[in-house]
Amino acid sequence: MDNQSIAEVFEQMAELLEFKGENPFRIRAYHNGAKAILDLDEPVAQILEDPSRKLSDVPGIGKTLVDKITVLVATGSLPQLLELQEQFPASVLAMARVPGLGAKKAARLHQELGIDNLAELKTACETDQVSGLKGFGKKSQQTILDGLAIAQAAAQRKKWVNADGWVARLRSHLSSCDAIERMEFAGSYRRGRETCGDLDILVVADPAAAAMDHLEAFPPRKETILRGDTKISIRVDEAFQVDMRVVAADQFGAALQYFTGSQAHNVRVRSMAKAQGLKVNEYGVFREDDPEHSIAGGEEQEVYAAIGLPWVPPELREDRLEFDWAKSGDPFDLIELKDICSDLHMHTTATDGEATIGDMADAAIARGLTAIAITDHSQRVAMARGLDPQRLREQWARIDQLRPQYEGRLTILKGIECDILEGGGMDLPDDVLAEADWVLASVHYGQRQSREQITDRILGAIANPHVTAIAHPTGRLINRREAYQVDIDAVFQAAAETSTLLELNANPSRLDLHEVHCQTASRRYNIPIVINTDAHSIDGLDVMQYGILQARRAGLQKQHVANARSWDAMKPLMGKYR
DNA sequence: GCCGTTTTCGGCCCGACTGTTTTCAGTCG
Repeated sequence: MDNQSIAEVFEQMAELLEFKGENPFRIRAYHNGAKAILDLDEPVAQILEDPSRKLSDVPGIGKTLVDKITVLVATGSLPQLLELQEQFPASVLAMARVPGLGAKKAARLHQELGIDNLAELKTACETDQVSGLKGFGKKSQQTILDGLAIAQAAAQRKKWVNADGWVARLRSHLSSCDAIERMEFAGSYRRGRETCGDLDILVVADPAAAAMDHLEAFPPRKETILRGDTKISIRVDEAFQVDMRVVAADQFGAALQYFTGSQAHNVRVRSMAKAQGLKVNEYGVFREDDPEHSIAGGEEQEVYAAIGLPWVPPELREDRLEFDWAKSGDPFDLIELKDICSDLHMHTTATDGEATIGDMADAAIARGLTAIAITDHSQRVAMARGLDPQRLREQWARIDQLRPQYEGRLTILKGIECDILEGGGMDLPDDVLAEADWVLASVHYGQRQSREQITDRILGAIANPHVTAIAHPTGRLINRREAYQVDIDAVFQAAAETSTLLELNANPSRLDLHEVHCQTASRRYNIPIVINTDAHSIDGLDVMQYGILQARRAGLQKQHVANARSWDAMKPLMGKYR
């Protein structure tokens, strides 16, 4: 059982225990345990097997969870979980995810009215059975009915790039509000998470009501979910929630810190504050003995400084590595878009791209790049008219012709995105690959094969001396397709041994490697990461920014990113050039 | 269930808003 599966078991335990009305701290312990395992940079089984190490040394994992993990690794299932699932089937749990309902209320509906699923819940509301229950009223009943209607749509978070589109529209709309003096988008959007469940807007405004009125006048608004003196939530689109909080100017930093999260990061920040006799909330930092006067709060930096921390980049605020990093005294200095020198994955009209080599080269120069690799598909990708050896060599001859025009301005590499075939092996013969400057290997077909098969295929590609990097190593498409089954640690191990680079594909639907894998590959295995756009058009080159955001979340600095160097400086990183 | 420069018990981050309550529990972030 891999880390992700174990983490999922603990998340399910937490959800079920909450349903049962268990001690909230015990529930949190399961959440924390799940997170701790997910953030580990190696399989838990590996730690269990090593007699010189203790799994209970991992913060958040105590004796009980170690026992449960041991059972999970040995048997693949957990008796306690099965027991709870029998008591509360998944259809019952789904009720707790209806907006307005939580575990407690959902459990009562199940226990007192015998409601087992969403369909029965709907009927119960429509036949007025719910409003008679103690603690429920007509309004609660209507809230549930409304919640049921949007529960489906709300199940999916928006990709960051789509959330960014809403941010642009909201920014533009709110900028015409005279009452708003300062504005920032916080939450998972600011942290650059690959998906966003909602948007959090923080404003300084006078009067506060004017800012809220203005938000309510946002044309795509579907409804106002709630509105108080300082806080308003509206719904746009099918089920996308936008929250706004109005704070005073001298509270803005504290509020921004608070609403940027993550929750886990904030829990740590406040615990640290508490240990120092301080209290941190969204209004400022306060001494325990003087809760009236804030000692910090106007800017985020002050809040962190008050508890002895440097300002933490939002992308790192996940309670993953930022606190140890801060303690070490090393500056964060995360990778930035301007550090990128080259883009080594793009397609042209030769296969499924929309622009020619020359177009792409000119566009790359306009974006400040000094090298690109032309990496069209290989022959197996027939749908995209993938290149056979002859057409590939013709393309390379064309690159030879073009190179003099770009001398001193842009290095155009002869590349290929070569498929890793279903039966193993590369889609082009070695003598062809040997002529390339840059060979990406990737899996497009047979993604539903077994973990062993796919892992073997990728390890085979890594063992090929001509392969310089593995493109989109896990094949996932956010919100659309799960990653294929692969022993990612074996891939990292092999890549490290052969000096094969790994790609962080910047396409906002891929972002593959995802951040935790990317962090592991970089920090634990010292594998240089190459961030590429996989552009199929000139505009496609602009997705680099999303890859940078993801790389920052993985804690990558300039020196961890291969293409934050010139092409010549990159060569020593690769086995092919040694 | 975890954890310890307040150590093996007794804590565990903090507040806004809503609905159904007469002082607060539940939900949400």
